[in-house]
Amino acid sequence: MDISKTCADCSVRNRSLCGTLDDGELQALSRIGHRRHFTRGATILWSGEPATQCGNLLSGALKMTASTADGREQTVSTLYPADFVGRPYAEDSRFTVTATADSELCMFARAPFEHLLERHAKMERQLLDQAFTALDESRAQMLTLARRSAAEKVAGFLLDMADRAEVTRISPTGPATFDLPINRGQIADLLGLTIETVSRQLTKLKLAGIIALPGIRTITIRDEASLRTRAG
Amino acid sequence: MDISKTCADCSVRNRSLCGTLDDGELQALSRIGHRRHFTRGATILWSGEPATQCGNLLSGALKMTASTADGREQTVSTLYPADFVGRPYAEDSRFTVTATADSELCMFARAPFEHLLERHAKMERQLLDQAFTALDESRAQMLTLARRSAAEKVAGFLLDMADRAEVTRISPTGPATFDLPINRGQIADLLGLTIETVSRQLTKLKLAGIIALPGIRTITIRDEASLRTRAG
DNA sequence: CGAGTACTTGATCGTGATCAACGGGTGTGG
DNA sequence: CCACACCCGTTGATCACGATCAAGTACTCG
Repeated sequence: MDISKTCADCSVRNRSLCGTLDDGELQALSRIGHRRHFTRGATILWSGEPATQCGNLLSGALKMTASTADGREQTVSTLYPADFVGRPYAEDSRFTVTATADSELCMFARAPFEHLLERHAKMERQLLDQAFTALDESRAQMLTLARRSAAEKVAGFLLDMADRAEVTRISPTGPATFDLPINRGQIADLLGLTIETVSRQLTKLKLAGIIALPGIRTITIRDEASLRTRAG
Repeated sequence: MDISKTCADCSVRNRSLCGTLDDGELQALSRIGHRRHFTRGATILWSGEPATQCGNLLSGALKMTASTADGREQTVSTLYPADFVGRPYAEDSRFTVTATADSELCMFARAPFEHLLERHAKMERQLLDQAFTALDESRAQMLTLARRSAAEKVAGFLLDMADRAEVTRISPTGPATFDLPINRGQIADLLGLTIETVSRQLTKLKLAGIIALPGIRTITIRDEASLRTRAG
């Protein structure tokens, strides 16, 4: 298989780390990389295990989770196409990475990838910027987890998802409708709540006329201003 | 003032970013850096304001906090000597950085510092590693904030502080005694609790004979095994 | 000595977890 | 084709943890 052709065709070519490379550099990268497919539910990295691989997400979605010894779980990051997966410069991964949808990754062994980073300053700078952005997001989420109420968490989550999702509207200013990519349990894991609390908050918003739930995973935002008020 | 001499004398010379530089490079760095002193309570960066400065902490301690619009606050990071402060590659700081003790920083304007980073790959790699480490810590803390009980948070906090603090023991295996560098309110901010809950958890541990509180900010760990059990 | 700050303790309240039951949709095997 | 199991989501009842409100103590500083 001609991998360099694959790189040229890559769906995240201009958004991921590789976007900083010229054609020659890309050849070098494609020599150490390979595509791998993970079905929904499959685990890419295990918490506490040696993390010998890293890579870029091409399609699908991943979650990164942390767990207590007795099994309580918290999602600490959600990864979308073009996001980088893994932890250069550390032997072990402290978190578990799992596919929440069928996903394709472009993966590299960590050692040669680190070596490549050293020789491509632009790529390293891009990775540094991505790491700082992830750090800002993670810290913002700490505020939500520790200090916001369940109502605020769910309202904020819906606004975030509406931003990210493909939204359809019956008129340009009309109510926005979109599909949630995850189920109630995964929302609870993300917000530090239980399934029951997420469900109750959604029905509360529905009864208040702020959202509608035309399908089990479909959300219509009928009153965005109120939703923003409730997001705190 | 001969700044290069100051660099040579710097207390964090071998632990911070600058540790990667040779004498010539250090001269270049010292030309754009200057020392600044902040008294306890002073603010180094304001959330939402342009962040034109970054730097290394030389002595003292800082906290980084996030706040909701209505004033609820959460400490998202604690910074100690040799830690890097600021956010390269972004116009604004999303968090407020405050001195929790009288502190000295070695500060740089962001633009020339970024320029310097580009020309010193080792320093950039060191910063990348620090950013990934901070990211791991932040994500581990998300689990604590979202899923651990007040008792687990306080027990875990005491173990962390004992690791970091200068501990004195009456005998090599005897109980460890150390001073907390922060007051109850700051512990509460860090753990996502209230002052009252922190205080109650400490007295509960005292009544159980697991710790002693010889002074208001002094902790003696009398039964580390039990404390670890309670940390979950 | 009085004011102010930090901490502790007590009483009560409310949010969200927990336990439990039930409904709807889907896929499987007899 | 239908009976059944299973998963997911909703709803109800109750409980417990930690927040809130309130009072009081110990220490420091002017």
